[in-house]
Amino acid sequence: MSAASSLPPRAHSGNRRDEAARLAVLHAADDLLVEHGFGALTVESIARRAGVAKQTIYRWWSSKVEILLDVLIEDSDKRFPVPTQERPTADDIRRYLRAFARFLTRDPAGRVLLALLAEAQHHAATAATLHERYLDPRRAAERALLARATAAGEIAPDLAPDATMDALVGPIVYRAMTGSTIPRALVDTLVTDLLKPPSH
Amino acid sequence: MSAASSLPPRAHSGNRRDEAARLAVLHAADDLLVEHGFGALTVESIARRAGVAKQTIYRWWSSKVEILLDVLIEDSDKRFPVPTQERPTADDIRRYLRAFARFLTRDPAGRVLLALLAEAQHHAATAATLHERYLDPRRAAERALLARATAAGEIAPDLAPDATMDALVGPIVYRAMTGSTIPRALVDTLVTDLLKPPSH
Amino acid sequence: MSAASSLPPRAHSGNRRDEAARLAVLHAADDLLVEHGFGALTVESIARRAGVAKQTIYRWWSSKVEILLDVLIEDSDKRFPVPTQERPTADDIRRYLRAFARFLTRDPAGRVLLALLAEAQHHAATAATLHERYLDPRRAAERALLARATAAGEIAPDLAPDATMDALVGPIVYRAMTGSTIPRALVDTLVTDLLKPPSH
Amino acid sequence: MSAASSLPPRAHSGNRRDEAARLAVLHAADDLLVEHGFGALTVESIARRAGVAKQTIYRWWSSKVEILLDVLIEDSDKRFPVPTQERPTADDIRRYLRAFARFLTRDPAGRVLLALLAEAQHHAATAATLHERYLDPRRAAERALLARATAAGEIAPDLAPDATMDALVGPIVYRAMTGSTIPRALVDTLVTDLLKPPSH
DNA sequence: CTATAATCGAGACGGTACGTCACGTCTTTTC
DNA sequence: GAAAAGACGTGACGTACCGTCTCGATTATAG
Repeated sequence: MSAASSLPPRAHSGNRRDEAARLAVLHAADDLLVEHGFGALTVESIARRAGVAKQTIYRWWSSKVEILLDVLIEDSDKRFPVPTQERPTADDIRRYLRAFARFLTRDPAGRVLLALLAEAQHHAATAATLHERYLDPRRAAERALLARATAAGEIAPDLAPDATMDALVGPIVYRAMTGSTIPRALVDTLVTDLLKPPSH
Repeated sequence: MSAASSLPPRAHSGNRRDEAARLAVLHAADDLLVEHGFGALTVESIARRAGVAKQTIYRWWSSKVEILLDVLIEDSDKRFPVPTQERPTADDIRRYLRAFARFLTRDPAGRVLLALLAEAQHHAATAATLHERYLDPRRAAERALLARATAAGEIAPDLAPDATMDALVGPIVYRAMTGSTIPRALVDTLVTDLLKPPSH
Repeated sequence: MSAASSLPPRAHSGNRRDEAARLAVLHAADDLLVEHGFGALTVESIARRAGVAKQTIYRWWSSKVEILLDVLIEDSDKRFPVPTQERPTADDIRRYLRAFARFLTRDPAGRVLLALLAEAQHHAATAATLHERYLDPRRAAERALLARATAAGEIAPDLAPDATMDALVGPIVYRAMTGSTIPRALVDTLVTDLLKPPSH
Repeated sequence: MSAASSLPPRAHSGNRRDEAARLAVLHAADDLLVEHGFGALTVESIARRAGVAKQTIYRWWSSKVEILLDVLIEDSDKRFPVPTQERPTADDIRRYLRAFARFLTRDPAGRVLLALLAEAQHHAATAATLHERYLDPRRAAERALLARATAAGEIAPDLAPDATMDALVGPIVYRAMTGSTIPRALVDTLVTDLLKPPSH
């Protein structure tokens, strides 16, 4: 996500979509976000940096938010996939949350998620797309994770699945948003207190 | 925070700062944020709505973020002040968190906080001011609240004070940001599980 | 120079400079100057009148002075070209000066020259461009005219060519600037007295 | 007209008009015109430079043009008064024109006249005041001068008095406006050719 | 010997225009 | 057809002055 943008002019690809242009745009968007922040991320600056015409961007993406969503989706499944074990334990969930915390605070793509969550506060349309393409699918997988762990008797949360996930994820996101680190103890305590291994 | 902006031309106040203009700007900013969202909130639109010259805004505020901070600070102490009892109980803290949840999801000024938290993701300078003028002072009061409750033997949190507060506040903010409601059970469970009345 | 500005939205011309926009700007500038004077001639008003974006003006002209210079240059060669006869007579020169007087006092484009001469008193940069693009080229042609007439034995001015031209042109410009008419007798007397047909 | 503006704050003068403030304004206007040109001459810059409140300027002058007119009138009678001899000769007139030429090209106050003539092209109101307070009174005196010289048999101009004066003055003004010097020969030739000593 | 009244400096105010930036749309030309 | 190039109308940015308007301090004259 950061190879120096190809400056020698790429050859046109004729009448099919140009994969090189697509990647150049995604990389440029990510790089600019990390280097100069969302405020400096304009369609014109992406086009400039990617060596691509503005029209090429508008042909394939309806806004810079869609570009960032593409970046986010491509990256976040690699960095912290939702666990898929048949019988997940509280420990698996703890590891997942730690990966999420690491992603948010250390990975450039984590900045993308924070930027999109932020932008969703500013524009209803962004909120809608972010839910549809990212938050809702992930949440569905997370709910399934909790369901399998509960069914397996590994955890016994008091709250409904969504509320449980928000109680776990919320503090991580909030600390990332306010510029704090996320100490191990925080994740550990949340998992211990909220997922409550069943007393047998 | 929404009375129709005074349309009969205000009389100039001469040499001193014009309090009517100051209020008109704060109200206009708040109204526009609620009505059309942060994306449509421009200095020009605030000036138009407030019946005020752009220069008057720039004379007193360095950006629209500072205007919103003024709105937020003036309002949020009224709506959910940090409790000041000598010996606060877990119940007092629960009530405080519920007031916060109500503020975020129902009060126009709550939108202001979400918008500023969001904007802080986009601009480092916004993050700095938001911390300095709002988050840090409130957090200091909240830390003191936890310290008094702990000293009084009413609660016994496992985590450090800041982490405890983030664990309580994070889920509320996150649900507000993702457009969810905040059920009573969520706040109750967080308080019960994280503040742990001491076993005697 | 005054056809009502095309109000139905012009079609963009894409990649190349839009000639219709160029003409709309020149006409708008000229019309506004004549109708409301130089004081009311702002880039914004030109843009409004021409139905053109401000940026389009700034893309092609560095100031409203350059716009007026374009208007002046395009027009003044049509209205009173410097005579090009091989052997010009004093009468040819008199006719030329009368055309100039008519241009200054009756032609809208004449207002443009007066405005630019005026603006040149206010800004050194304007003075430089006005000389370079208008006054100097015209003066060169006028010097050549005098030279040919002198060589042909038609006139015998006492003064150097530049001073002669200024002595002829100065009174015309000055009367135009002070709002006076320019009587035939004035031009006739200047030509007679200053160009002195040679005694044979 | 250029003594360094009094920087130590002047004492108020109480009830009466403050002569020191009046002079500070006139000097500041003249200095700024000479140093930075008419374009940089704003009421605010004059007030700043003169150490005077804007309101003080607006109390006594209706515009910066009126300020400059005050400067011009105070100065130009000193530098090149219209000759008042009973029987003026062509030589007296030549000396007067040379003083005028020197005033325009060398004297700071000469810049003021050129600036006002220029501004008169931009605003009709300026043209009116300039005529009324400066050009017309001077021209009346000049007409009288020509009349006395003609009556005395010293000159015999072909043209009407106004046209004669414009024929003499026009070239001088025009050369000053176009940044040229005014050679002695030009003035001499104009006087000789246009005032025509009567043949006896 | 006080009031009173006009002047002064300061500067806030509602405006208009400045020149710049990015938006999203459009067209032309090249591959 | 897709792509690079870039002109176009739109509209917000933050700044400079405009001319008007209080203010509080200052000071000569009138009661």
